[in-house]
Amino acid sequence: MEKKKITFADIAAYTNFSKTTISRYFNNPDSLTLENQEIIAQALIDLDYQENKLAKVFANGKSEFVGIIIPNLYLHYYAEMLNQILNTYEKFGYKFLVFVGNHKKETEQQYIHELLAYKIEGMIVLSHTIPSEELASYHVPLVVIEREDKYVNSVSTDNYMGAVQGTSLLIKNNCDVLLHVNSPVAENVPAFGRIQGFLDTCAEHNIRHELILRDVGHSHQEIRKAMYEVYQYTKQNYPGLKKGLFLSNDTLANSMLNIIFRDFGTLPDDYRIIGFDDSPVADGAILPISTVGQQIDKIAYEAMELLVTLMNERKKRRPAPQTKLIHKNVTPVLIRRETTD
Amino acid sequence: MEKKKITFADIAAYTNFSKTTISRYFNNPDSLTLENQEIIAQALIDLDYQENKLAKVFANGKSEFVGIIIPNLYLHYYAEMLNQILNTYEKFGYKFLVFVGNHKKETEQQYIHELLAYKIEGMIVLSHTIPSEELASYHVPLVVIEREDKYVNSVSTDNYMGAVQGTSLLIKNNCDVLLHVNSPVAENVPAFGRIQGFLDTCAEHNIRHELILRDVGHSHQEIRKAMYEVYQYTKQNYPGLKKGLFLSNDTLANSMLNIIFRDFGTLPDDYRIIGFDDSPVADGAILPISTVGQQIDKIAYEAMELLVTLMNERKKRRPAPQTKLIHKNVTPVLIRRETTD
DNA sequence: TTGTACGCGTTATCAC
DNA sequence: GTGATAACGCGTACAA
Repeated sequence: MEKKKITFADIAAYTNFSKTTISRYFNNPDSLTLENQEIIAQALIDLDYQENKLAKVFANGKSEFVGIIIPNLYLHYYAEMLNQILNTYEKFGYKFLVFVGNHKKETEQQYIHELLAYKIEGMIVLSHTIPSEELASYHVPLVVIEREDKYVNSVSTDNYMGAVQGTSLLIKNNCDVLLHVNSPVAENVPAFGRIQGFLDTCAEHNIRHELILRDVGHSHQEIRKAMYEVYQYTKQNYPGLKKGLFLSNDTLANSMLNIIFRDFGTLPDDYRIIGFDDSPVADGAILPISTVGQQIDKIAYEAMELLVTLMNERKKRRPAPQTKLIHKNVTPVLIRRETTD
Repeated sequence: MEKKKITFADIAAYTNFSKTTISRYFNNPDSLTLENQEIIAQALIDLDYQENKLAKVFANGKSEFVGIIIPNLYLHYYAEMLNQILNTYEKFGYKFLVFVGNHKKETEQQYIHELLAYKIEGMIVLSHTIPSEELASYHVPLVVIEREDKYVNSVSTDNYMGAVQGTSLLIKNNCDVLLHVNSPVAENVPAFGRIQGFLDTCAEHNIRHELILRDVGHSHQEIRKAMYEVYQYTKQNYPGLKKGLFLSNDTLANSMLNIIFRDFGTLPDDYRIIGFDDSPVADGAILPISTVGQQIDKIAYEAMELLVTLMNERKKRRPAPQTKLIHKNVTPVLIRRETTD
């Protein structure tokens, strides 16, 4: 039943070659005569050989494993990012060991140790709980995505430019007052650029505006409640003005749109809405929502490409220590749909 | 810079024990005196030892790897299922090697070979491209989720019961005619239960009904177009009747609701809607959508629990060959929100 | 072009 | 309670 595994030794015995020759067949086939290649190829079939990469890894130290620490897969942004990262297997050949951190620092630290024990060649971190200084201390080729990155390499959306684009569109839509709704976010994380970009653009155009920072919670119910309050606030404080609402993500934008739409049966002329992310909820809304689209595929690819470079450097005889950190930015694209003109 | 790795040999030399004793410290600490345990513990700190699980796996054959083949992460259902599976690490300790198949059969076959080469102890398959007979031929502990499962173990939602619950609710809502919109789906996949459950319940209650099977495409635009046509069809063919719409998933339900809501500015009394899945789009819709909630956490847990049983059996001296396949069902829960009474 | 011999870091099997 | 030694399956100098 449980057929014993075929090894190079078995193939060697079967073909009257040495193990070395069998090894060469896999790693440097051209060094064998065509004739002998065929003999071995046939033997593999006859014996039903299954390669053992673990043994290979163990012997040469190249695991071809990349570890991933991701906060959750509930948010479409993370799910899609993971998807795009996993898809780079076709291009780079690295396998991925994935851990979901659930925003718990100690759990994530434990996961990192586990990953290190499996001799991962590199790591991609999307979680926020562990400071980049600590991440750097693991001395593993490392790229973080869309988070604080003072001591590590990173790839992020150009949040500032995204906010500039979104804000500018609202201004072009002749809004009288602009409101940006966001969570309180630290200045050292990329997402802060959304706030700064909004403020700078408003200042530059000398337009009336307000920044609304508040924790909105995670459940739809909490979000609805928060957006309802914001909506009432805008109604009371800016009556008769055309209000441009720039929400920090599409889920908020969708919730806000729903509240307004239910109030008027349509999106009235004195409200314009733009979200951020281009998640499916934006396109599937009662009115397809204009949004700042993150180029998740590009970010994932850039991150892996950068990581592969680092990992290759590490494999060299005398690896050049990385002298300066690399921080890549990917420009988002404005997606105009029906909540703006 | 690149500090050379500490091995059991180094620790042994440092503590004047043998490698065997160091190994025992990790695997059977109680067999050492407390005193000696402390000596070794201190040595680990002094030398900054990092364990090498790859070597461990190589030596004892237990990789603690489980392979996952998942079609995509675009659908919330798959993303959340992967999330829940990954979270079982806390409970069972198995690490996951994840591949996204993108619905391509040959790609997925290649991924399976790759997984096998890494000596995975078991595999969870959510993809549909590879027939269960072929999956079974790999002779690896295997559980599939929500797919054709004639020759393999499986865990699925009780789609039939879900459809019965959803359909019954529409009947209780005094609908005059019931419509079920679905894609053409093979009879041997669990999702077919949604159709059968709908038909049986309608027949049992002797209520007027219609089954609408059509491919709706994948983009929101295609879905909107398809739902618009279905909506027009219902309007024309069942005027004056209260229509109960049972959509095969929440994305369709959301799109349908949006179309109706935009037509009337509300959900009129002669339409009732229910979806399937309980994905976020249902709760975030213009009116929170009633739906049949899949218990993704339970499904994931049951699948891993079953897989762990199989893997443990395999590890025994004389593994008992599995005589009969196990097919588990998880009953979905009806979630009543605002698109039904 | 092919073979020999050893190393990778741990566990398993015997001894003591 | 502890140690010596042989696996595990493959890669890789070095030799032929």
